[in-house]
Amino acid sequence: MPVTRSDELATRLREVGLRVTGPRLAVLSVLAGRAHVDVETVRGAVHDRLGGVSTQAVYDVLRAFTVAGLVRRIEPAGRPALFETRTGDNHHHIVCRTCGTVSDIDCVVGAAPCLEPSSAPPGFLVDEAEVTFWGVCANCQSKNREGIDHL
Amino acid sequence: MPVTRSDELATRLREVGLRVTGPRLAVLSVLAGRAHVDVETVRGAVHDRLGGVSTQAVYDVLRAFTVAGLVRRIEPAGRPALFETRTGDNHHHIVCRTCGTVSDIDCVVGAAPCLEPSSAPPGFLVDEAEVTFWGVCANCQSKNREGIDHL
DNA sequence: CGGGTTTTCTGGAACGAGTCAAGAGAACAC
DNA sequence: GTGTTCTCTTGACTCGTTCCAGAAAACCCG
Repeated sequence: MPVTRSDELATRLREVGLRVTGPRLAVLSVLAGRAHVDVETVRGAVHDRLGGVSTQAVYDVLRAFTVAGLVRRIEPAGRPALFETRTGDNHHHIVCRTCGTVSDIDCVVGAAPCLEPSSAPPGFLVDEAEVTFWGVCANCQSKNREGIDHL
Repeated sequence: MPVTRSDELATRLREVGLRVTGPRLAVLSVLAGRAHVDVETVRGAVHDRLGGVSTQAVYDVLRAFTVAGLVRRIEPAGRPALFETRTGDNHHHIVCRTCGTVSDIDCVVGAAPCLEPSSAPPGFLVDEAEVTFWGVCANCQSKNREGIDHL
């Protein structure tokens, strides 16, 4: 059962001027249920729910959502893109170097761009400060300690 | 003529325990001459200098350099990876959304990770705070104004 | 300085993520 | 309903990057 009712999702779509279709409702519902999802996971979940979708449709839907501001696309270096429904608050992310898990970090400062560059090139118009924290999560740290003698 | 003398570059390689080879010297010299370089540019420049290199060699060399801490790899979302020789000072980057040009921004705070997450998951060991500023550079702003009636 | 070991480089195939293109098929406006 | 416009399907394709096997070069040691 979707976390959010389907007519509510449909309304959200119409509000931003997007047509309501099966794949779109399904994608939105999947995204509403989890914090950070990659394309393949979306495709899988939507496929199960609808009994088939093309990869292309998933990419198209996600792009439309991103342009409409319904979802935010994040792309940690070297990893496939992730999508999240938490938008507009310019929060940040913390990524585990080992397992790739991404968590949200509330913005230290208030509104976007939330940080000012100390010495931007003249005339540069900054609209966003993206902060990514990198490290190793508790889970991977303990796994690493266990597995150290297998190497 | 390279910005840095070739025996000096060779010394730098040996210092970090890397063998000295033609491709490595050439790559290091190319990187030393510019702030942010993508793989294709490196390959082109090295090819001209040496009369031929495989793409693979360039990737291998850059990976070895990155692991050794000789260069830093940055990967702005949706763009091919860039390499820079300025390492160890945890400075940040500002990227133009239109032309993709990357410039350095001095770190606001002192040492890495230079920013502390306000609410990291318990046990998470943060080692780096990566900050990327996004916007439009002066150049692209004026080009956009000129070209607006062609659209 | 020559021989053996280790590492690096070459060439070519392969991969994953993402995009492009043309047409069939739905959603909406009237 | 009907026509227009947008969306989805299928399938080929690009791009950045990696994997593989073998040839070649750099280093270490006697």
